[in-house]
Amino acid sequence: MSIVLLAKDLGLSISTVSRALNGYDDVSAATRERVVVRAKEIGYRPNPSARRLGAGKTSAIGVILPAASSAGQAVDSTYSSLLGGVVTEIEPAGYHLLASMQARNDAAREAALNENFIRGGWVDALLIVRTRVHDARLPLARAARIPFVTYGRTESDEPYAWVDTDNEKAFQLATTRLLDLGHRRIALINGPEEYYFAQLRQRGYLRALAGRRLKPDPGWISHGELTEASGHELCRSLLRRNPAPTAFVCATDSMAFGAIAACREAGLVIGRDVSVIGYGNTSLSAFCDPPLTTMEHQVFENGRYVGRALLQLLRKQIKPAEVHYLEPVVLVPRKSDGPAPR
Amino acid sequence: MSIVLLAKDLGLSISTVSRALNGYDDVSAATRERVVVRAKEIGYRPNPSARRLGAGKTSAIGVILPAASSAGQAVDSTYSSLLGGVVTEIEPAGYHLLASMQARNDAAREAALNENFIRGGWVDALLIVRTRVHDARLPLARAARIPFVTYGRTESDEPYAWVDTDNEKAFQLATTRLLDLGHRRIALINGPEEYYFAQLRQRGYLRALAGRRLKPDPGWISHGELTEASGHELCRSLLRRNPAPTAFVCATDSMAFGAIAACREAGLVIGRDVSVIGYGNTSLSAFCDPPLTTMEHQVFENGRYVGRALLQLLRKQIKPAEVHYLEPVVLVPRKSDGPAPR
DNA sequence: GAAACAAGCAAAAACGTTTTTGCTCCGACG
DNA sequence: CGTCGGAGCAAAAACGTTTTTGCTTGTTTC
Repeated sequence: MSIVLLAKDLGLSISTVSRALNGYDDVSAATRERVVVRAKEIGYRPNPSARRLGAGKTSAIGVILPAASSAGQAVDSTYSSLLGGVVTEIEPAGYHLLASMQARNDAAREAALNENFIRGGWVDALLIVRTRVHDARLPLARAARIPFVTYGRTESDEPYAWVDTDNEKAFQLATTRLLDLGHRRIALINGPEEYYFAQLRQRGYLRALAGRRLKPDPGWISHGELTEASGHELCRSLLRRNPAPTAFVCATDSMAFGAIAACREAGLVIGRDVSVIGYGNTSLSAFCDPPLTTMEHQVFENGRYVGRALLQLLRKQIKPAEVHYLEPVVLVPRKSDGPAPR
Repeated sequence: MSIVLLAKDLGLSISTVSRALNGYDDVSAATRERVVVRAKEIGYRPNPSARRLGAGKTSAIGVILPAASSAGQAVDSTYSSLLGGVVTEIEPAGYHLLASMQARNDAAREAALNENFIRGGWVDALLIVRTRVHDARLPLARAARIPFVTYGRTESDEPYAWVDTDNEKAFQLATTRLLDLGHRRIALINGPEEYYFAQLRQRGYLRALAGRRLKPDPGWISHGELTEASGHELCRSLLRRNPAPTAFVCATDSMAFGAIAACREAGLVIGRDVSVIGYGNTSLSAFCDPPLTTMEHQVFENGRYVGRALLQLLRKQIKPAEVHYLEPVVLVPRKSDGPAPR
């Protein structure tokens, strides 16, 4: 009964106190001031649950995180930064981040969890990360009439709000760079096909080859998890091919590190015998040996953008179709690539 | 009015429906069954906000994440796994994770945020990570009478629930290993002093030296952020000393990678001229060159332990003083260390 | 056979806000 | 001078649950 006490203390009605604190203009400036001051003195904090019920809003923004495990650490570190950016923006506006998590290797349970989370009335808006080519979360969010922003694009008939990196351009750029260095046998070590970013990256890779009228060899395109172990394994089997690739474009820095390890085991010198390009500009990439040529990815800043977009959607200041931010891509040249060997 | 409709549909009172769904035993098995079945048919979902207000519980567990930025990526990746473990345990019990974030470099704002988050009635329990030597969040949580578990220990007069890795033993082990390899000039590249784990690691380091009756040189103990850049810088200035250390024990794998880069720049061969040991067994550490000798850290599993402890505390099945889990430590020997050079 | 008791359900209060509606007073306007 | 309108506040409804209390009905107990 906290607001009741405050109202009694002030000799005002509950409604006036409420409206004063929420900045409505049908309460005089003098009264508002008096209420605000006294509330602070008394240490009054509106009960979030009551406020939620009353207003029909949760002041929470939901995110379904990719399943994490000890095995998948590296995969998810990106999202720490992303969420950091999001929270930086939404917290001053009074919103909190409510996290759910995907079930591991269990499609049925995952669907149930998503359904529960999205339709359960837990959150006012949704951040959808790790978008798949066909992502079931979009129709769910739409059915629940809940605004959302995706980080990464997806197949969709209707317009939707998204923030993404220019994956296609990035991989076109990287592949072209290798072509310019004289490489002709360039392999793509890509992420899981189900994710849309993998499609886009492959498209960029193919476009670069097409730009030189080169026919891509399907055997040089491989898919795996975004881990060192997977990059290592994929690279090893690619190197067994005859002729072997002289260059590798990798979906993440982690995969690139795995690929580098595989090349090294094969007795190849990175940057001379073989070229490797990563993606993400992990803090490590500048410190490894040789320093990794990679593509920059402003995850934290993208998170801030996402946060701002969510707030604007919640305030109806913008329509989903108007939120389309494609982060331009920057290639960070270092020492892990070089001219193609004869 | 959802439960109202359901009650009408069933020809029962609201209270009976509520109690049936919540498994109270003053409703007959037949009625309960009827209610549960019909609720599922109709697609009834209790409104979380109303439920929270009614029951006085939020079904949310809060966590204040360390500030993340593009600069600090590597630092926070650990917490993805930790939270993954926590969510794995609490989600099936109907709890969600509500994340707040520390303000960056702004003690006053951080205190205000913490206060708001902890006392604001947002959550039923708290997970406190990145514990400092003296951590202001504990008294806050205690004052708010909110159960909590810390990940990492801290100075406290009263008993509290904690889960931690045996940092002290870990660094004692690592340092002893280097001593056994003949090293006598061993440097410690530690994390920020304000964190309790840094104190513990230093203690372990000192204890190992004391075990051999060696007097520690304070100049060989350095503190910095848990990043490659910081490890790089600290190692560089340590190498400028005369005589220079022949071995480095680092607070994280990231710092170790930075240190390795610095050694390499100084023309030293890792594992021969100089030894480096990391901490955390990052997925990368097995794939870099040379593979990093490091200490294993089961972050995901610890997260699960934390999640279970939180649930038990919420159900009052256990007292805070009974939650003391010290993860035993395992050294993973690889190739980044070797016998001391003559 | 009456009193005590238990099972099973209903009625109503409580949770602490927001929002809608209504009332009063005062100045402006014709 | 009477009416209209707006400013400023109060009263009450609404939000959708949980929890407490109370009321039947039927069964046991002495």
